[in-house]
Amino acid sequence: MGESGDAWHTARAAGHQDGGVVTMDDVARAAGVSKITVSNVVNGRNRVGEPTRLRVLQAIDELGYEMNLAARYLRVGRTGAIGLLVPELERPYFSQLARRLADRVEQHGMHLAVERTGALRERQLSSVAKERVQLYDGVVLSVTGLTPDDLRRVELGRPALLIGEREVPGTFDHVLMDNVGGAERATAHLLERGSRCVAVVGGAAQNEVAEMVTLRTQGWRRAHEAAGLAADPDLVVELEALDMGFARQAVHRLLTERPEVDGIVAVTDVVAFGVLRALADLGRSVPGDVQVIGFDNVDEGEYSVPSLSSVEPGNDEMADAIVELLVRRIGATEPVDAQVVMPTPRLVLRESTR
Amino acid sequence: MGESGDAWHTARAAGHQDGGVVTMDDVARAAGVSKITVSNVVNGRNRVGEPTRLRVLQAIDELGYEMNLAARYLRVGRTGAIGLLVPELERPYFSQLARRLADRVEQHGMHLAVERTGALRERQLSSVAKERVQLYDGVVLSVTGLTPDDLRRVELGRPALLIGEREVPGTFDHVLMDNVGGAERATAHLLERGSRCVAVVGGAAQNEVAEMVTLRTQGWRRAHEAAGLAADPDLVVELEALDMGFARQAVHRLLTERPEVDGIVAVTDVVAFGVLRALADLGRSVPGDVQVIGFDNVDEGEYSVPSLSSVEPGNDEMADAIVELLVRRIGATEPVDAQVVMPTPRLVLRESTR
DNA sequence: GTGAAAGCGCTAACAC
DNA sequence: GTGTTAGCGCTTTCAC
Repeated sequence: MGESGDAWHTARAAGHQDGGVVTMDDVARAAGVSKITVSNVVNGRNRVGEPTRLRVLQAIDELGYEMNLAARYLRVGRTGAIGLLVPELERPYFSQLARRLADRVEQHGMHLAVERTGALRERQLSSVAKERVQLYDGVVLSVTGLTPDDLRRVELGRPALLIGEREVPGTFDHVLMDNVGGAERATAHLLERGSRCVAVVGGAAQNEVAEMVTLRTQGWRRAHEAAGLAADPDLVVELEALDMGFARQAVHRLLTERPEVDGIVAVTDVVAFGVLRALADLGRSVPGDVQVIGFDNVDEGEYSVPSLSSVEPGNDEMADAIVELLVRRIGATEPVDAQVVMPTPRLVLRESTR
Repeated sequence: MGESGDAWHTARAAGHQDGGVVTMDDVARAAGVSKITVSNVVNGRNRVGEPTRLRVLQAIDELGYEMNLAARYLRVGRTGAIGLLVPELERPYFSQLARRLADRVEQHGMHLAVERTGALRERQLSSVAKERVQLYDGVVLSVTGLTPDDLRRVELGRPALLIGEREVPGTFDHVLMDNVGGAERATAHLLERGSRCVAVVGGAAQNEVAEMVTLRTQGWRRAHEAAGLAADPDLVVELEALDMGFARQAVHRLLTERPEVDGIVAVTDVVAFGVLRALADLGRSVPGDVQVIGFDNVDEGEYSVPSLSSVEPGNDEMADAIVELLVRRIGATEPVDAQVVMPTPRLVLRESTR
């Protein structure tokens, strides 16, 4: 990189003598046409004669011309990029969601960029977040822990779609999973297969905010009701954070205090991996002594020891819907009204349940 | 979102009567100043009197003005964003790298966006890749499987830094891990702790291209040489892809053909998880019957069953170096010469080794 | 401390 | 088929 730093922003990288940036004008001059013709060639608009096209193409090649996207964006208002904003980049659920979305977005000739918002409410809403979002034609926003009121204030100034735990009042397209139903189904399965004392690890004792954790705990509760059993509040194990380490510790404590626990609904697959780890520490067999089921159906579940039964919330359908809805909104010339999509979850049964 | 689709690009979202976008001019008019003054206020340039500043601020607030980043970018040439381009979003190594980089990039007042290039050579080099990169002030490019010749052709037109398996001739800042040294150390450890037949799963039989896999295999070989042992080529287990599923299958086959294997160097931690899974399938105890060690020191290694010993390649140091070098290059006014950073790897010993 | 003019590189609209 | 004109929203001189 034999050039001055600022030159990066005003001049092309080497390969050619003249240090200036190569613009459409330069190409036009070299090809003996006007810059609009160059524009037409570059964008494949077919109102240009073949010989001219060739000359332009050659000039582009010789000069190493490259379009300035900022300029084009300023003009056209499209970057061709969709942003995915998630609280954490390294949660498997999000990175696998990103993969699913990237595949689909690319099929629409656009591309996906993933950014981290951090879990803090402020950062999800801040004007910082708002600013950075400007470089995208549309935004997929994973909201966690926002109150409905917060959500109403989310105004990104461009097509946006929410993914998150619960429904949002109007205005936004929203793709969500059936947290309650999925957890209910999972819990019911453990009960059916003979577990008599089923804890929910990563659950929420309080019922206040409709967060993912709360909803899944609610599903656990409902399954008990439906089976005519009491849902013992002491079996709701709260976690400082939904990671393996905390889950592991918590299960150590849980099984000391309540050794009769013979079933565990983990609030996420990642939590479930921590649970499995703890049960291995304690010498409890899975699913013999304790059945375990997770939620999210993350790829890794297939290869854990034992492999993990989980709630598949409809990840592919959700990804389909997300991209379809967003693209529709980006391309729309008419106002489109907000849609809510929530696939039906199903259980994926592997070795960790009987 | 009660507006027409295209309006998204030419008009602000609702909240105000007039459907037009709010520009600096509008703010200027409302505040009774010129737009340059507004610009000065917005950018905190202090050549503006306090009363004026307040009036401008109020106008901004009332009109809900928001800066157009495309326009600014066109002028200034900076977006404040750094791009991380990786072949896959869901590989734990990359998402954890992304987390490390995001932390550090944000401390510099910029933000990180992650994009997927796909593993194909063409996509890593294509003008598509080149184009999308334009919206970033600097780019971290993870190159896998590119020949030195390919790399010489990588020309992104802006500050860039490579992360990847091997050194690159000149021109690029390059942060890399010591693949050979790390794998050698890992293998040596297994040999020291009594393994007599150590396979490398995910290795490469051929020695041609200096890919990550080849280099780590080479480390395995060197450790044998250093110990005065023969490195049996049949113990190099190639994998169709470095994922748990293939690793698991491969180990099933390996242990059928070579039941005497009592040590496995997995070429990545993810592969190691598949190896652990296979050993559990086969009823081999770890580390009793077979020792296992991975590479990358991914977070999950701490919680697998058994927890995974691994080569820590210096992830934090690498992240430090990456951001530091890139920011330096972005901010530079003088030409800066390319640097190569390669931390010394160390072993993290957990339950999977003796 | 504030403003006027010029222009970043591109494309939409309308000529010819 | 091709060119001309105008302008997207911002900042960088350089005046006052």
